[in-house]
Amino acid sequence: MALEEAHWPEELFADLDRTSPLPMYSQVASRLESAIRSGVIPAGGRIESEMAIAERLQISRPTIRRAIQDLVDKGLLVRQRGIGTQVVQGQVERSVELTSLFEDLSQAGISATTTLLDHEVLEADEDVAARLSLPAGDPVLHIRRRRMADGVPVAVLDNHLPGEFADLLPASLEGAGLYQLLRSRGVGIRIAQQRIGARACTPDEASLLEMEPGAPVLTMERLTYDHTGRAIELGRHAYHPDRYSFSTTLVAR
Amino acid sequence: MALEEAHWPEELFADLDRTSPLPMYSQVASRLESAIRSGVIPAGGRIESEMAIAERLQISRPTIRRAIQDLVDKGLLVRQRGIGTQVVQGQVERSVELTSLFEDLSQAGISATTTLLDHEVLEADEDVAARLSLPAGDPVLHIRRRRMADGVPVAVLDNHLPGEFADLLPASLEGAGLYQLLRSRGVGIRIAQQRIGARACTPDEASLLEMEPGAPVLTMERLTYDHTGRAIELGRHAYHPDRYSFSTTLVAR
DNA sequence: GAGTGGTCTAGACCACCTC
DNA sequence: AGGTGGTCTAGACCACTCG
Repeated sequence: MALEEAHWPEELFADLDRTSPLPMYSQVASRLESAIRSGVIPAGGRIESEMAIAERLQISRPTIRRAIQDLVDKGLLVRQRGIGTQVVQGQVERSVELTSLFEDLSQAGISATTTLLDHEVLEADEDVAARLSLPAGDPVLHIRRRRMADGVPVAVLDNHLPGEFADLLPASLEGAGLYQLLRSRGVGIRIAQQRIGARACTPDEASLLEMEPGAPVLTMERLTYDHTGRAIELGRHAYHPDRYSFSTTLVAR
Repeated sequence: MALEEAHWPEELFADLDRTSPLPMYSQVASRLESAIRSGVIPAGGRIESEMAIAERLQISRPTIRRAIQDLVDKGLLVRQRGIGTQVVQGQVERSVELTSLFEDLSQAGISATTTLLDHEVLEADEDVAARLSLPAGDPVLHIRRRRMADGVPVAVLDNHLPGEFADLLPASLEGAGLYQLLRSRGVGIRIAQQRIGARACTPDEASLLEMEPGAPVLTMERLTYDHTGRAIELGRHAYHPDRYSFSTTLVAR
């Protein structure tokens, strides 16, 4: 079985910029990725060897290697020692990144709207306090929102945040994603732990999501940490399963 | 706020072996990981700088850096330029790896048993053929299994594989995980695309999982590829939501 | 200014695969 | 034998944070 070696158009790496703030490995990876996603490098096709690319672009092998590794981690490429690097067969879905539902929907070109159902400062009960690494009884902001996509209800979102975020304006919560607001306050989300499950919806959720009472909902509990490793937000979400699902790409190391 | 700098016990890196087939970065990472998980390096604590570790262990900085990066990718550590590297606050769950349910359960010390419900060679319909990158009508192996944990039904597993796997013995499918069997045939799973959702169970699933008809099930559809990027297996699974859920850790790049 | 992580270089040796 | 990716080294310069 002959493995086709792709011949790349000259322009592919024409606009690499060594003075750009974007690292070279990132520039190389993004150009490779778009070549793969657009089919310029066909599925199953082999790409040039690390050494060849390094020499062609006049960039050191470790830098090229890092660019390729990033795409391997994304599930776009596959490497075999002694063989080479190939594009994965089959269409590759875009994997779930560390973004909010709001951003997911906007990116897909769907108009997302949010209704704020609750906005209150409570004393943290033991469970919430422990998850947020706070003393029990500390003030926490609790918000509850309903998210619609193209006018159809998609999810009910419950969130708890440390008390210092109590000044998040209700109005702003209806116009933007939570992560977007946090980012504009200089809080960068870095790590999230998720648990995804299912259960029957509550009567409350049934009416908010326009479902039959007792119908299934997809649930997600997410605990997010900022760049310092501090717990920032505890989310408990319920999704209408006909209108939302989670996609991921796993790569063995 | 004072960041405690952890002082590591002398023995932590005592048994590094340069002649081992395990790479040095992997040895360093696993020792660091166990020190973190066991609390020897406390949550929120800072670890030594890359340079310091490199000098102490007489290993080059890029190698140390890779070890640390692996733990950052796992969500155990957080780095800030100009500051240092800290352990993430809060208990870190073990994230979902590219393993089968069978292995997940075994690792948790739960006795998993499997009942084979179906084992047949079919002609691939258009949908299955397209997903497996086969021509429609090609023979495919379809298997259906029920998985129990400690005597309680947990999931119903439907799988389609290319015809060449038709000789997988029914008996062996009851005694081991599918991925385990494939691995023993020299087929290594490398990449998987998953979609997780929810729906009401079918009457069939209700009786197999011992649920009320119409009760919610958690569903997972998984398409796996081997190390050459070829589609190996299409799985459609239904889980009892009170007895199973999916955990992941996401890390922003 | 000193220390940190982020990037990049130019080599080296090895295990593995194909021819 | 020659080419591939996997690992490792010993430097370098930079941006950033802190005292």
